[in-house]
Amino acid sequence: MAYKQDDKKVTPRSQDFAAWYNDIILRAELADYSPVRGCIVFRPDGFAVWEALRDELDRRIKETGARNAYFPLFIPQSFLQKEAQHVQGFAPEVAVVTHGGGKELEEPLIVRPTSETIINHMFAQWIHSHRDLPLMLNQWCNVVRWEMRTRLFLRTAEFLWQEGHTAHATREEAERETLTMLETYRGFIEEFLAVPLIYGRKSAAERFPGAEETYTVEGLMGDGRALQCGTSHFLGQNFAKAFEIRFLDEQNQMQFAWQTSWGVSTRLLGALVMVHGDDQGLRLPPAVASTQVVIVPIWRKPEEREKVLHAAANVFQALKTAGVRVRVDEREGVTPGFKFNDWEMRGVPLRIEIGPRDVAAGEVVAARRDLAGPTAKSKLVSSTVAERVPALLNEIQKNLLTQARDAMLANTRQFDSYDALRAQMEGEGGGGFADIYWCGKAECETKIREETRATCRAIPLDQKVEVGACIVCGEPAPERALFAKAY
RNA sequence: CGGGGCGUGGCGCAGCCUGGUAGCGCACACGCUUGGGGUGCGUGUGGUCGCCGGUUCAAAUCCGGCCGCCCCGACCA
Repeated sequence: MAYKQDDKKVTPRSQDFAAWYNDIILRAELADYSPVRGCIVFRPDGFAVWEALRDELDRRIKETGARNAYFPLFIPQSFLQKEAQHVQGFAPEVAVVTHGGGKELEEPLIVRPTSETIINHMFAQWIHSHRDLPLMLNQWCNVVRWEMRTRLFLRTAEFLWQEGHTAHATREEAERETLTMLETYRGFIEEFLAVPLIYGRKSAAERFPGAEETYTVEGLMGDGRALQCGTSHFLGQNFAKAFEIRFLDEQNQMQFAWQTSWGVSTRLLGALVMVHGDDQGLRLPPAVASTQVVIVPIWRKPEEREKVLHAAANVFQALKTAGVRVRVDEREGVTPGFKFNDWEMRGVPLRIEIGPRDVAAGEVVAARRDLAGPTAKSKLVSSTVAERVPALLNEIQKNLLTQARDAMLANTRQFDSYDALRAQMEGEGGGGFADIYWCGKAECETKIREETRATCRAIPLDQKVEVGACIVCGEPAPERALFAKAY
């Protein structure tokens, strides 16, 4: 209590990033802790963001040709054993159901940590011919991973996600699908969430258990740490062999299918908070904001109240007709100043203030959440609001991405000396993306991780072909890689 | 599992050392006031002090045991 002088404000971001992050989520009422350790409760404002994001991504996924389906929460424990790498990767964090109906089960069930096994079990029964391919399914569901350490949105014991699973006749087609989905995620996250990303291949150490290749999109958070925002895996024939997904090709030859899987989760909400939030609270990109515009009426005397509310209602109607998600804050008993702060905390992109002076002048005041200081406010002629506001919302969406991209680029550095890399990672705000030559050997990667706590986030695609010296061992390195401390 | 810390109205805490039957801020309810950046005042609701046992005339306070949570580390697509 001693140092929290003013509990109207959240912990400043610069003072304690982790505390700031929790404060924002709780105060903006996105989510709350649950009685079960590590689990999260999504409150309506947080769930609305998830719904908006889900609806848009669902649309984009379907455009690629995948269809939605739903597979069971429970999976026979033996299924997990079938793929060696997979079981090794997930066994420690799986929740197991041993009893049902008051009796001990013959075979324990696991609660899905991901659905590769049960989906592939079904794929084996549905795929017989090359004419059954490609088979491209997606499901929106919850999964459970018994994490030792949890954080709101970023790592919770139960989380929501989508997982896509596809089977193809050829290696090339499956590889193409893996990259198509990576690009789908990249476009979606940048355009819709206004979160800029780097993307590329994962190192062997960071690869999905059972995958031949894992691709990732990674964002850089406000504290300089990286966050994996989505992954797309080329599974090769590993699961096809384990689950016997076989088909007859055009030459009547028996072949194993080539597969992919890909997913994004409610972790994206954490990215949204950490990339855009400030000391005033959340800043939501208009595309995901369930309320894009809030109108705050201001008055003193009863006769003013009537005029102001009337003007507010007109603006509300005009915006609603223009397709803007808008609401009027008619609460009485709280001051306009309180409402300003309240809606800023909740991240509403644009606030419109209407007071007696504005009504008299035929104007309104528009306050942008993406800007700070005097430039954030401007006057709009009332009659033009319906056309000006959608344009403003577009500008806010773009500007949030620009701000975030500038921050990411400013915090991405090339290093050619190991000491310089280590110095960068050690500092107080130590972090950001380190763009370095890495020979690809696990021992060099391990040395970096153990000494700097930075891990390989991605090996960018489409690199210029050039050879440098590995930052650790000095041996020839065919590629650059991006390392960072990660969540 | 190792190291550290904490359990007192919904939240944040004081009280514990030096036992005497619980208090402050916020939030909440009502009223008046205020209203262009978190208005002010008043009244009020709400707590078997984590649990069990012991000492004592008397335990939030002292003693013993247990449980839970948080932070750091190990771990983690």
